[in-house]
Amino acid sequence: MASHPEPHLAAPLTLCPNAKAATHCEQCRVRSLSLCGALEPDELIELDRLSRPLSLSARETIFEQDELADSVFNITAGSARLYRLLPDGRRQIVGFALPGDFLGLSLTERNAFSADALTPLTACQFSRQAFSDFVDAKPHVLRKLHQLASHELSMAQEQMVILGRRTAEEKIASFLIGLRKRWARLSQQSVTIPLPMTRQDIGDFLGLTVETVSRMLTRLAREKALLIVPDGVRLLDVKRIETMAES
Amino acid sequence: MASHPEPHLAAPLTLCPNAKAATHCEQCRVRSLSLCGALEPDELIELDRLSRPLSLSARETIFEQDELADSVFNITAGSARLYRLLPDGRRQIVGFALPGDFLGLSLTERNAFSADALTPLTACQFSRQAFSDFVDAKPHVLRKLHQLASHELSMAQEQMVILGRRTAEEKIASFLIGLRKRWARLSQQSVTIPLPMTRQDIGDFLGLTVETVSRMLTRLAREKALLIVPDGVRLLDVKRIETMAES
DNA sequence: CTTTGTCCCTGATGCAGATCAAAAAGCCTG
DNA sequence: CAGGCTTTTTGATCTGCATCAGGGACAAAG
Repeated sequence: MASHPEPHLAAPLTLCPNAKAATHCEQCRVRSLSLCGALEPDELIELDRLSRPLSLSARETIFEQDELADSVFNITAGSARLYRLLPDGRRQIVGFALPGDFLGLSLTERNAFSADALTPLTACQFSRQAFSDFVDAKPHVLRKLHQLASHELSMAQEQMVILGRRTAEEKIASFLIGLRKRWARLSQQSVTIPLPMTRQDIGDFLGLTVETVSRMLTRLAREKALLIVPDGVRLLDVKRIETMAES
Repeated sequence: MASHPEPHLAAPLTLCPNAKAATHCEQCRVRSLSLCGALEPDELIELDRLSRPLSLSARETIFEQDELADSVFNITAGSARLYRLLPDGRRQIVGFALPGDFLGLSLTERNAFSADALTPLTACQFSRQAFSDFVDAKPHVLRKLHQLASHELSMAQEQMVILGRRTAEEKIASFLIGLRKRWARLSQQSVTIPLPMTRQDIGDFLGLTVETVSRMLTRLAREKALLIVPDGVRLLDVKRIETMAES
């Protein structure tokens, strides 16, 4: 799990705040999928000047819950887990962030959750204040930000349905189908779903234990609905898994 | 449960879009708590002109999931439940709306959930298009809208923790403490918590069955942590319930 | 007054998924 | 490539909450 070469973004990747050219963002592979896709060329240059490149190895923390949120991030490569911890150690993962995802949508004073890297990760980091000023001066960017937040909100509501009213099997199926869709936006193929997170992480996302996650996956594999491969799964019977996911 | 006279807002209530005066909103009791609190006087008048008064009895539906979202709403009195239905009838309530709450934060094409009135309810209704145009022309209003959406998002994430990682007892306790806090914003007192929703609704919000909700409430009552009163509960031992809620 | 319907409560029983335990499979690092 | 990690898998057992069943309270309708 330590090295995770992002199988879906295999081509050499020129990152957003990559010093060489004056026009870094132009070559950013996730630009069109992220907030930056809403920017005019001159705004892109302006925002680029505010950004600091961030590069983390797997397991490093991006920020922690309840800390002062002095930065916001746009992930350019790699993935992360976002979670809240209860005092007694129970953990709820509230989401996984993939390339193109924006962390800090809410522009609030403090972080609502912790975030750490699941794989080596690169991101464009901005000072919250500078970013906030930038956005405030550009209503259409604020609008895009709000759209992204709205999308997050409906994902969260969908996750509430999954957590509250679905069985273990349905949870696993929805998780796989949902993740497949997100990976599909980022790459072409979508039969093999990279799983940069551990079984424990999946359990903490779905309100299950590691053991249940493992059992469900091996059962689906035994039933030839999928194939477990290193760092992911390959869906063999998408229809069946989709049916499970939709109840 | 049929008639529910809003015990916390007992004084005669002049509603936002109430024909008498030219200045309806000025007397709106939830104005300062809602989106309208962010408006300048002239904007308030402008928005008021876009609004249509809406008045529903308990059980009437406000809108339904997947329908075209042609309206947005600002609730001025009464409460509502927001929920998603699975094809087989299982239901997840994603939230309860109280006076001052705004429905339609996401400005998306279609409703992500259904909403219906738990009690007689009044609201200011706006055409989504007109409202959207109004907001687009006023960055600071858009910013407020985004703030509200961010707040919704963190509530949803908190609910994910509750659904995924807490026991039945903790769920009930967090629910009561959370609702208490919300009622407290709207009124002064906060020992008696109105529960305009049924036990079934609470169960569908917390991922429990009616029976479990009932059992937990009666157990807390038996243990003198609270008192079950008509259409609500009175907290006798707030500390204890808060401790349960925080795990 | 009885009837009907909804909601709430309570008890008995069952089961999906948790917990406990341990082996197997990968991995890094020296 | 051995040894010590962590992660995953598998099996046995337990349990918290669901399910099933039924009774009582209350309001609205006849």
